[in-house]
Amino acid sequence: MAAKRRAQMVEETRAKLIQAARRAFARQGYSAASMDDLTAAAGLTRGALYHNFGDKKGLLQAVVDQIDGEMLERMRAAQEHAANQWQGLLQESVAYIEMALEPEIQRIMLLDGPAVLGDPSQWPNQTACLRRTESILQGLIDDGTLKPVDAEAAARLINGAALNAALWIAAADDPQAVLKKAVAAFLELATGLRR
Amino acid sequence: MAAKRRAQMVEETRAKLIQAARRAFARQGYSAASMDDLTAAAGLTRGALYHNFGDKKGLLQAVVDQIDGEMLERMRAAQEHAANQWQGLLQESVAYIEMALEPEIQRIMLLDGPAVLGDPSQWPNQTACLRRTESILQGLIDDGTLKPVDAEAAARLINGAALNAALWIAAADDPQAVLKKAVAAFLELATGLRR
DNA sequence: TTGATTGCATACGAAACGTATGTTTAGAAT
DNA sequence: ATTCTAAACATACGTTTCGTATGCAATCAA
Repeated sequence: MAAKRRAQMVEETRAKLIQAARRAFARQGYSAASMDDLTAAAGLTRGALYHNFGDKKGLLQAVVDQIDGEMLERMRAAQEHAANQWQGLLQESVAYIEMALEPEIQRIMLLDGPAVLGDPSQWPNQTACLRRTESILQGLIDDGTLKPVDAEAAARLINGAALNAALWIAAADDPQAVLKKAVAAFLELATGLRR
Repeated sequence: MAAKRRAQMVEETRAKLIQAARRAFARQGYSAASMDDLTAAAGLTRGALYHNFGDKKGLLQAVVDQIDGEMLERMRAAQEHAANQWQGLLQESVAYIEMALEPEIQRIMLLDGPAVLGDPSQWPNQTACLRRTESILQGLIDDGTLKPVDAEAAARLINGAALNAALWIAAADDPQAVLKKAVAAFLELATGLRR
């Protein structure tokens, strides 16, 4: 077995802990997840945890950052092949709604995350995600496609609507049927921004 | 001292506990609030708490129900003197945004509540509040003011947008200025539902 | 080679929740 | 009027969990 570099081993440890935390937080929720169980599942102990992440909140923050990055990437992919900017924006929003259907994202990003870490719009990546939406909106405002509203305000409203739609869908008996209704209503609502 | 009826005394202790819990949950957050301190502040002990509410979650549920009722009442009041149904709906939504500026409502209803009790749309009163919005929307759809979208979907989107706007405003440096921008954008967005 | 620092495990103390067990008091039944 | 039952609340205890302090091994510097 080749001797691994030190920094590489640290990264492995961090990755294993984050991985275990994702599962534990998603399945049991943040507060019910035990650090002992969680680290044991990763083949480590709480010592590794406190050494690498400081405390339980720090671990959640790391998990949130990782998922946030994945979500941002998926939104970019969803918008990639859109016919125009406006369509791209809508497709991103729909992708956001669909992602929020996944229990892991629901629980960690939409429920426990805000409660433990505070306002999501202060998170580093979340702002990146939001700034993307905002800059697209600003472009559409500048070229006259949209009404001259405040771009950040519009971005937050759209995100909020999508987020709530996702929560609704996830709790529904028939998620697929509800998804269709939600997306339809969302697309209509969004036209309110058009000139 | 007149001997109080039994049921009346029980109501008093429940009210005292809920009152103390509102303050503790709002100031320290749900998980950081100690049941010992909380009950002591109410002049009681944990015995009264577990007898009346079962567990910590039960107490939060009672607090949430109380605040929910107050919010519903305030929304009704905001809509009371509107010129028409559409204006009433908008005024209700603006009132919602403004209420969510209060730290108590933010912390308990928007952050800890969903994280601990699950999807807010399943709460008894929250559905009442939502059903109100929904029924107003349905009326406006039926009389041709609005596009024929799904009323529940639209209600949830509008609520979600308002909620996120509120979170944004509350975290802003200049809440009043941001409030104006948010309300302006919200009113524009809402026109997307009009025929 | 030796000393120092990093990475992680183990041991410990404090706090909090829920339960189990009293104790008092209001009403019912006789 | 007396006795009995059960509700309303207090107190004591056990379990769990978090965070810290300490210890040990491996790696890198000198």
